[in-house]
Amino acid sequence: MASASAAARLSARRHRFLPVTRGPASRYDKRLAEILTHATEVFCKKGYEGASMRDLSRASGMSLAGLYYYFESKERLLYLIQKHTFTTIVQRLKARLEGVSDTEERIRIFILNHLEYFLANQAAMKVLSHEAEVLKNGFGSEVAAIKREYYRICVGLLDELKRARALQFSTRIAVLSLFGMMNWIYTWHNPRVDADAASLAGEMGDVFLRGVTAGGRTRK
Amino acid sequence: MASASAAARLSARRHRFLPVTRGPASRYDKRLAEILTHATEVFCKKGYEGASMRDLSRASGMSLAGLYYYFESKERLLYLIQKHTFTTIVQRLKARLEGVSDTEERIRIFILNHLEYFLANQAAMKVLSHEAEVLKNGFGSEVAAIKREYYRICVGLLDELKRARALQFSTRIAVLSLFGMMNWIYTWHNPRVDADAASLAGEMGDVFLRGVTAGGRTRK
DNA sequence: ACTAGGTTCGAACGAACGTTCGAATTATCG
DNA sequence: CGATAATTCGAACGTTCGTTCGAACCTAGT
Repeated sequence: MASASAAARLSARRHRFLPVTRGPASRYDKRLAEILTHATEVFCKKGYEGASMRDLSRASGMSLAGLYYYFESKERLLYLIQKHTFTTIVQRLKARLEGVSDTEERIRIFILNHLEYFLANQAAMKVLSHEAEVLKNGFGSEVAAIKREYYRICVGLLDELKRARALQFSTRIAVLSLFGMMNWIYTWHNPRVDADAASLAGEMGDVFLRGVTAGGRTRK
Repeated sequence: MASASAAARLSARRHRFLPVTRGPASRYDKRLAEILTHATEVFCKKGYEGASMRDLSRASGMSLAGLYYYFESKERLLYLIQKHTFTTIVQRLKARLEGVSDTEERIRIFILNHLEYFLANQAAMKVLSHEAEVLKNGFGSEVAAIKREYYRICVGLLDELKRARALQFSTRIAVLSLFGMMNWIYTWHNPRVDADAASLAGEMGDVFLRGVTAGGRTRK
């Protein structure tokens, strides 16, 4: 009771659940973004459970208690990171698909968008891929909804291809195989050895599209 | 000092580092295997860091202290699980490849072996895939060595295919894409919805082999 | 300069963590 | 059965965990 009323007295900004109105990013917004960036790096390196609030405090140069001014729990911090990352990648994809009508080109755009964002934000995407199941019911379902939307876009693209070329394959398995190829990247990509996103997207696009498009079986 | 001499007095069996001589599995071996199975399930469900020794104690029906009779640390327990799982899958692969000379068939065997073992031991393989980086230098390097051997076998198979058919593609990216397709399975496979290992291996084999084999680019 | 509110921090909370130890229990075998 | 070794356990160790609280600091507006 006492703590509830005390919480009610808190600034309306603390732990707000909705983004503020558009405009110049406030001090609060900038600091929160910084913290999210540092936290992403730490989660990437040590995993969500393995990273302690004290690790995050050290990485972001803010006191342990100070962090709680920006988010109310470690779990919500992970939620903020995942939500932001996923929302951004979906937004970019939609913008890039706009106006492109060729089916195969649209699939190549999907792959390129995914890999480009993946490699440019490796830490965030690893946290997204690797810590996909740790969010509990409340937070988890919201991220899962964005994930489902992203997945459905890819299903739509492949169904389009199937119809246009009268192909036969399991869309579900094709989509999930494609995601596997792309998401696995976080386990092996080395910027000093491996090519850039465009090359990788080209190669993976070749393998995947030929594999899904080509005529009969290769089996004897 | 005192503790060191005390440790020296312990049974030679405790925390032994080498497998015992062949023969009927002793009580010790059977109990250890049980614990490993239960621990695998818990690691799979909660992650390595997220699973506490008390969770493992509850799952295996043995007291917290009792567990330490079978392994000296939580990290070594993970090592035992990973080592055993990886060793088994490599052994089975070698046995299945023996005597098969057709290049494409050998690749299909690789895929089938991987997926069959993956689906039959989902928990263990998830722990293998998902907790690949948490083992520290001592334990990690030994598991990494088996992993490298497994990886090299796959590289060998693909190089064989490239030479036999005079193909041009990056072996590294092809192999890692294939591993991505296969390993990602632990994030989506649902035994009530999805086909069995043989069907999945067939479909993935088709996509991958056609993708890697087929002639020119599909790009315009 | 004064005030009000936004921001940060040191110190501490209880809970849970991995691990240890010596005693108690159970199996093995002469 | 008695003795020796293998196995199990309750209780506790010291540490670290996520989180909270009230006071202090800083900044903007008057």
